[in-house]
Amino acid sequence: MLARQRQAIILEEARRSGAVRVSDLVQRLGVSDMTVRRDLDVLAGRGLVEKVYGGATTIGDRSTDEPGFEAKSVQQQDHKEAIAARAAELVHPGSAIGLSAGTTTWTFARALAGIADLTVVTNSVRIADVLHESPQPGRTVILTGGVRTPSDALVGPVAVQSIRNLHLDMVFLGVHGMADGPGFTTPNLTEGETDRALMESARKLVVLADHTKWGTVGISTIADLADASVVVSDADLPDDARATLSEHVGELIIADVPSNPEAGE
Amino acid sequence: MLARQRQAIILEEARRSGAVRVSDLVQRLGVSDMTVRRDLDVLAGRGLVEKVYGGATTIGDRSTDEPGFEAKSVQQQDHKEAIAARAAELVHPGSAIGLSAGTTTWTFARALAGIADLTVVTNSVRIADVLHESPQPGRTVILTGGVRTPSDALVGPVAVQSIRNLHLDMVFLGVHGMADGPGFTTPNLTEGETDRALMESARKLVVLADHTKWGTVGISTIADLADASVVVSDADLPDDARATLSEHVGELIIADVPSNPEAGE
DNA sequence: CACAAACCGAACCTAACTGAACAAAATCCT
DNA sequence: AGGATTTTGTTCAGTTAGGTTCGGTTTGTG
Repeated sequence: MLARQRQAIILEEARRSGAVRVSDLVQRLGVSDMTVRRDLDVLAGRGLVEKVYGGATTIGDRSTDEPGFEAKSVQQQDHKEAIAARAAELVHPGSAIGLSAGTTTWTFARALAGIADLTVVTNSVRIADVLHESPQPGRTVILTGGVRTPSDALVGPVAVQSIRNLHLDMVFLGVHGMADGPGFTTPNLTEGETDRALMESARKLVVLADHTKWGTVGISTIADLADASVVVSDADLPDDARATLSEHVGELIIADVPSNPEAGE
Repeated sequence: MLARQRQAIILEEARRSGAVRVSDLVQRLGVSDMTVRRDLDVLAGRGLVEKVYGGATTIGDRSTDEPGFEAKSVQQQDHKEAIAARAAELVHPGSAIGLSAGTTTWTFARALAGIADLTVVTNSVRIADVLHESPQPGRTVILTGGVRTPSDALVGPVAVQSIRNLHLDMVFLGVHGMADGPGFTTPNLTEGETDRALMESARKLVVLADHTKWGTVGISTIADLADASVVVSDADLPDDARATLSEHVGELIIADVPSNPEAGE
């Protein structure tokens, strides 16, 4: 087996379940632990996974990095999946929705598998790929045009223009930061512009943001807190954030991680 | 056994299982390891496989299987490469060009590697990927929006609209058929519509079509023969086709397959 | 708190892989 | 036929992947 193939398997496994263990991979691949670690080093060097004690996880956002909690990223993925599942309940069959680029919306896209007659507009090639993976009857996937950023978002005039001519029922936005005052923000100016266009073309704005996003501020404001009809977050969202959000946004939904609800802190 | 045959076998094997290793091929083909490596060099130079330590893998780790997107044979590939190289000479640095979806234009995109300050518009995600692979200073790649067809073309109103607002110096069209009367055609209606929009937004139309396309007629006409400023084809194009084309199109360019195809840049 | 188990990286070593250069064989061309 | 060209095989020195050992760290458990 070529090193490349092994790394591809590891990456696939990591993407599928959010995390991999060195010991499991040693079993599964029939190589030594050091080889597995070296493979993880390669993948980590390319920014595809993040090494943690005992294995590696898919890359999450490290904007608010609290030291001392190793398994945080694993939970993060749990949270994202919980948020995605909860948000998917808001989607009605037959509606037209928009998805911004990002890891949270990417997870959300996978949660849409069971919903029929959906028209989905997205500016992320990867999200379009996910939606194509499990074809549904009556599903249409529209990719906006534009120039592709390193973070896999299509942006620029072409993207904005193609979005402006569409009218959606709901748009699901993954954001990099949310805070009282700046509102929902992203660190990338052009991506912010595209997200703004996406938001403006929808009647209803749903923001997907796990608790780590609270307090973070990116340079570009996408929308005010008051613009969001719904914000879906997870149970680790602190009380002050809940209070502020409840006050400003239409509805605040807290998604519980199903399996072990108490495991948090 | 001819080198060509060997390479075809290697390519087939690689496509079948995703990867090949040098040591296996030495066994299977009964040649030395160096010969296998040289074959892999050739295939890698054409972008058909990627050399890795111990062997080679098929290109592209994310979307390996795309229906309708397979290079027919190694020979056909020679012609396509000759056409692509010849057509690339028509491209001036600093210009804005368009590329339709298809295997011929995909090969053409690879031939653009050395040209600086290019703005490229395409409705094929795979072509956009190719252009991103070898980043050039001053290069911009714009993806049109739209719905993705099985043959990897973005089509539909969104695609057409985003194209209409752009103005290009030249557009390079890969077609499925060309014939006197029907002109340049494609078997897919919506793809034809998109190609038509692409053509209309450019001042100059260049059609890339190997000799097998002559006499084939698809349901949807993209353009008349007279609309083409240039047609680039290969040396196997029959005489009657050459006569007819020369009569109608602005210029007919015949790309010769170099006698030593491997050495080529 | 102490201990055991798992985990980690560094260092080392072997086997496999690699490209370059050269030699031999096959093929082509006049 | 005979020289030129291309293709393939062989040798060789340098590189890389992968296994093992070892000392140190982290984590979990009594």
